Amino acid sequence: MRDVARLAGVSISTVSAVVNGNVFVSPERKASVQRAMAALDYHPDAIARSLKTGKSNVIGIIVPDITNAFYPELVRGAEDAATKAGYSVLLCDSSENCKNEESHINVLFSRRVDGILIACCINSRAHESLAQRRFPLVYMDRIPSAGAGCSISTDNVQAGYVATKHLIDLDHQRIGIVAGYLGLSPHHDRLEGFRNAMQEFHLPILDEYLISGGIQVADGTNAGQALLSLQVPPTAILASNGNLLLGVVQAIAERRLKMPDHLSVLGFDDYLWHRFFHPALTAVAQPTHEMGRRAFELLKQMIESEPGQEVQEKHIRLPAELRVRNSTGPVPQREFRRVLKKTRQPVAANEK
Amino acid sequence: MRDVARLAGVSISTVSAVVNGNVFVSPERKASVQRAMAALDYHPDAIARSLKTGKSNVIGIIVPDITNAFYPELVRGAEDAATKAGYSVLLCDSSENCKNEESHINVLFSRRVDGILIACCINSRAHESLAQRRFPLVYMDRIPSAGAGCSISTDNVQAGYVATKHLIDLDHQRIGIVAGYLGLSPHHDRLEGFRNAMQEFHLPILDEYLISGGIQVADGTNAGQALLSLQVPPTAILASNGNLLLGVVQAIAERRLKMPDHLSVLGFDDYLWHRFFHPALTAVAQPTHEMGRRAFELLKQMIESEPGQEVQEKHIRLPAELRVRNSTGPVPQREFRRVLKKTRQPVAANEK
DNA sequence: CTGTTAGCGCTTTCAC
DNA sequence: GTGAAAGCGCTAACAG
Repeated sequence: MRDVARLAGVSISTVSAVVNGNVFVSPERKASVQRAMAALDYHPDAIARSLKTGKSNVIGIIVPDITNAFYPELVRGAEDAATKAGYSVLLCDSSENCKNEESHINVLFSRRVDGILIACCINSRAHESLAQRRFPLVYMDRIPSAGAGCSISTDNVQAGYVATKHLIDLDHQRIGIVAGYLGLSPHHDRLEGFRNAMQEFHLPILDEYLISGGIQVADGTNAGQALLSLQVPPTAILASNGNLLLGVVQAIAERRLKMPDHLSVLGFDDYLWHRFFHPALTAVAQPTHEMGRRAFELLKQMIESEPGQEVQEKHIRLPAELRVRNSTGPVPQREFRRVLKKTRQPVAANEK
Repeated sequence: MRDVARLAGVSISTVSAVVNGNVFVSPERKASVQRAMAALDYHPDAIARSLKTGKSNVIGIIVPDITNAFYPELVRGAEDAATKAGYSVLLCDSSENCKNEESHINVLFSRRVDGILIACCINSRAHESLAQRRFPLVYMDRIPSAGAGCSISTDNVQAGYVATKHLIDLDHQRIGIVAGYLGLSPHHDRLEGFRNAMQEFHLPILDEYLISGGIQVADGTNAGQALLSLQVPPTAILASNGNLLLGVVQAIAERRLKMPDHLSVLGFDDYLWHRFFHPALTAVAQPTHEMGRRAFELLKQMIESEPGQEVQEKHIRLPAELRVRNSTGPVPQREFRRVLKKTRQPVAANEK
């Protein structure tokens, strides 16, 4: 910068003025400065600027696992918005591990990020170190119950309701749910939506139809197998995320059962490949990209708010969208049911 | 830091010494400094440090589209390694657009990243601004032909060979390939591997069996439809990436054809869901996570090499791994072929 | 071993 | 409108 100033025959502050463009500089000087910058291949040093201004224009994003297809979409939404607003993104992956999450938070702190977007990991203690300090922070997707502060997620209660309602509309009554890990708000909320719908239509929620615990494919397979082994198996299964859905589909395939003839299946999260399965999988789609975008926008507000008028606690809930495809259908007729149960049954006269 | 020093009753440089741990400090002083740091909730300012040392300990990663399942894995590998080595990652998404890529490079430059890992976009001009400056840079996956400098990718020629060989071993002779965009090194190389294998076994490479152009799902569907509409369609199809594979599978489903009975299909890139398709999809897996990790390690070497002994140009090629599942099988027998062609044929006596 | 000091490259008053 | 100068928080000589 000094060199640029010297080459252009002006002072350092003039160079600064043309770089930032906030102070008026006479056109001819401006031009000569720009020529000098080009000649020297000058790139303003954002680090020095940050040191001076106390603002880095960098935000941190922490996700539990970027290889889980939900997060790339979310990150993309946030990153697009951030880039547009002149912010850069430090990406951190916590591997679903609190210790990592905590150390990432400390690193982000040290790097003086202006704010943090976080999809926290199970048992996260992020709020302890962050929310308490009134540090700009937005929770995405997974909202810790303890944590104060701003958050954004799909309205998972509604999502759970919509999914269940779809099945109920198809006349299903025995609906199983592979509910995931209930310590995580999305799964907890989806189950609540499921309960709401079932109760609204006076359908019983059987203990053995509700399986919770893990959130991986294998957990879905196990849960699916358990559900299908029941004396009276459900006629429809709801899977609380994309991996569990894959697992359930696997369990069904292992038994050579067909969707939706033998039973209906649907899941939360709609990924590209869902529509290429056979049958194409019905799913509840989240507005993931939008969630990322709005998460950033909320964070930006918090960052740029004047000390006096902070954004008050804000919890955005976005609507989910049911995408009906071919893995859900009417309740299986008698003959299919028999196949499903793998038990002989007396032929009932007037089965609905 | 000044406050910490004051509280601990030592000088600033002593605080710096205990923070960095490179100079010996007497235990009691060290303890009192640490107490003061804790009391003041002191986090060393990485920005100021960077300004002083001229090293940011941040790298940039640029990918064309983080929502393409290949990249999260790659980024994860790099990020894991970077975190372990004390580096942070600025993630940039170019949206497969050169203008974005260029502006990201400029931002990363301004932020004084120590190096850049890039999976460049189509028609990238990244090398113009970067490689020429001898700036630490590693190309990942997509290697520009013009670009000098270090690179890492799967050995895609070998990958193409292995995939084709698998089909040839199954006695396929009429093999179609949905080759993707040949301006991108992975696709170009896979096609080369395909050619090598075909030539080695004296199999003809028919123009109408080779379809190139796009790399999206729709391109795969179109290509698949074209291939299946041929008078004499191929008995096996190779898809050059995960999206094209999805598209091909779709085209096959539209015709109510079954894999591998009617024709065999396999693709490059092996994603989680491939094994949950029916039949489970044969695929050539890339060591994506490892690629990311080693890309970072290579970059780190470049960053930390002494001005005298720079790392010379290095091109790492990692082996791909064929994962045989159920979408590939023997050449269809006569009756299937007839279904495939949708044309009547005289019954040949001794068809193999 | 510890303290003093001079900047890293920039922004930002404040005189001119 | 433009330049001089102070200082953001830290590190690394260097002197003690």
